[in-house]
Parts: sequence; C-alpha cells; structure tokens
Amino acid sequence: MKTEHTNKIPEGDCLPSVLADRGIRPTRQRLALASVLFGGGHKHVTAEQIVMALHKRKARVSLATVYNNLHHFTQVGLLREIAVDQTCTYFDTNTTIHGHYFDEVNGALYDIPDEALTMINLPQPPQGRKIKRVDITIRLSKAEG
Amino acid sequence: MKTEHTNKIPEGDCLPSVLADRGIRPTRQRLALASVLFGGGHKHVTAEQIVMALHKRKARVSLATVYNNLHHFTQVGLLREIAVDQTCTYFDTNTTIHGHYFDEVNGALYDIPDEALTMINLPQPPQGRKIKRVDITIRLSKAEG
DNA sequence: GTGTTTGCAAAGTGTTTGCAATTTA
DNA sequence: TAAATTGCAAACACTTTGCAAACAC
Repeated sequence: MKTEHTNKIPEGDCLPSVLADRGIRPTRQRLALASVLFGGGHKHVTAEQIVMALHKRKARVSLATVYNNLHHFTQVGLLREIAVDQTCTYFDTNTTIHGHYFDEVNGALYDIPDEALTMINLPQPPQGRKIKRVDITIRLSKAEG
Repeated sequence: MKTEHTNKIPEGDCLPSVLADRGIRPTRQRLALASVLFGGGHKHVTAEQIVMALHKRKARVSLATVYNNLHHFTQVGLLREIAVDQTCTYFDTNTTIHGHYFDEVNGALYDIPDEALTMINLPQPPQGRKIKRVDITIRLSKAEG
C-alpha cells in the first residue's frame, strides 16, 4: 500500500505518520512544528511567526531548527515557499498552485479565491527545464482618495 | 533598416529630459544609471549588475547611490521591482504587467511571452485597497532524465 | 547660497552554517 | 552504537542609513 499525498493533512495522533510517511524522523521539535503548521486549516507563515507560536505553546525550538525543518518539509512536499518580497520568506501549507494577495499596509498574506483569478495557457517550460513553482502575487496598497 | 519600438525610452540627449520630466535632478550618476537602464531594449537588472555595467563604462557610482536611485526611479514609475526570491532584488525596465521565468539553474530572469500566458478575471482588490503590482513568476529547475 | 545628492563605512535584517552535545532508531 | 538532529553563536549576503563633503540650480 502506498501513501497518498493528498492536500489534506490529518491532525492529532496522525501527525507522526505524516512525517514518517515522508521519511522524516518525528523528533519533539518536528512534531511541535507540524502541529503548529498542520493543526487546522491552511496557513501562510514565516519562521518568526512559527517561533512565536511555539513559544506560546511552551515548546522551545530554536530558530535555526525551524528554518532547517521548514526547508526540509518543503523539499518533501509538505510546504510550499512563497516569494512575496525579499525581506521575508513565507511558507504555505497549501501546496497547490494558487495566487496570493499581499497587503503592504499590514503585511497580511492571503489566498486569492480560485474563482477570482483564472490562468489559461500555462506555458510549457523551455528545453531542459521543468516548472518547479508558480508564484502569483498581487500586491495591495492603500486606495487613495 | 530598423524600426524603433514605440514604448521605448529615448536615448542620448533625451535622457536628461526623461529624468527632468519626473522631477529628478539629472546628476552625473543618475544619467549614467539611466543610460545603462534605458540604453536599448528592456532589461532585468540587479544593483550588482548595474554597478558592474557602470564600471565597464568607467562611470564610478557607489552601490548605495545605485540602490537609492533604483528605488527613486521605481517610485516615479520608470522601473518596476520584481520579487523573484529573497536573495536578490531585480528591477525591470518594462513596467507593464507581465510574467517572468526565473531559471534556478543559472539565475537567469526573462519574460514570459504574452501569448504563452493568459490571465482572465484579474480580481478586484478588497475594500480600501488598490492593486499596486502583480508578480507572476514561473520558477524553472533542471528537468531530470 | 541653499537644499539636494553622493559615497563611504557602519549598522541592520533575515537566513544559513559549523560544530559539540544530544537524541533517535 | 551509529547516524541524524538540535541549538547556539558566528558568519553571510544583500540592503539601508548616518553624516560630511560635493554638487545642482
């Protein structure tokens, strides 16, 4: 039997198996991280936000470990990196192709509803290359007037 | 004979007026910068590349001044910033909405032809916000065998 | 002359890395 | 016990800033 990598990630006791299925050792730090990330609903998070969330739960995980594992999770397809701007890296628990609004006024990042944006003719990659990721970001600023 | 494109920024003696039109003082450094940026065809550049290009032309402009003026030019609409990834900021002399390929193999950044990618239903911005910028980036990696 | 701009070097920011101690299987 | 993982602090790369000197008008 082969594990299905659906977009839905189970909660609670299932968390260790989420990691195990991808060949990742379920350490205390990783379980805490997974619980914050996959504990309910999709999220857009920065490393900093993760550390704060962990701290609130009294789970001490160093910033370096958070970074290492966010990248580790990304490599195995549990997360998707989002290029919003150069000052800060966001990770998205929704790994499907979809766009984001980035609100410059308050730094908020949220999904563009699928029905609000349609792309057709996603182009073929050039020779010898494959599409690794598609980033679509609509930056918002304060409407004047 | 070559026909000049219409939405190109004029060269030579016209450069000072490009700046003057936007209320920017045409200093030696800014003219050199404008000449590299707008000297022919649209370009995607980093601050580092600009400094190297200027150096080749024996025009000494400090990195700080290049950064300051790239942002200054962006503010007045001569350039558009592109969020490719967090390690480096690109500026585009083509300020219209269009997508980019970013080739992770060699760091190259180039336009997606208009006909290769079509977006319909560009969404309305939420209440109190306006769309400041649309970033569409397709990241390419090596196609494995 | 007056306000703007420049350039240097220092400071800042988010991220990555080296390595000894710890933990997992 | 062997290999993987963690955490700290130092290193990093890119960008911004403070300020005196130079420049544009």
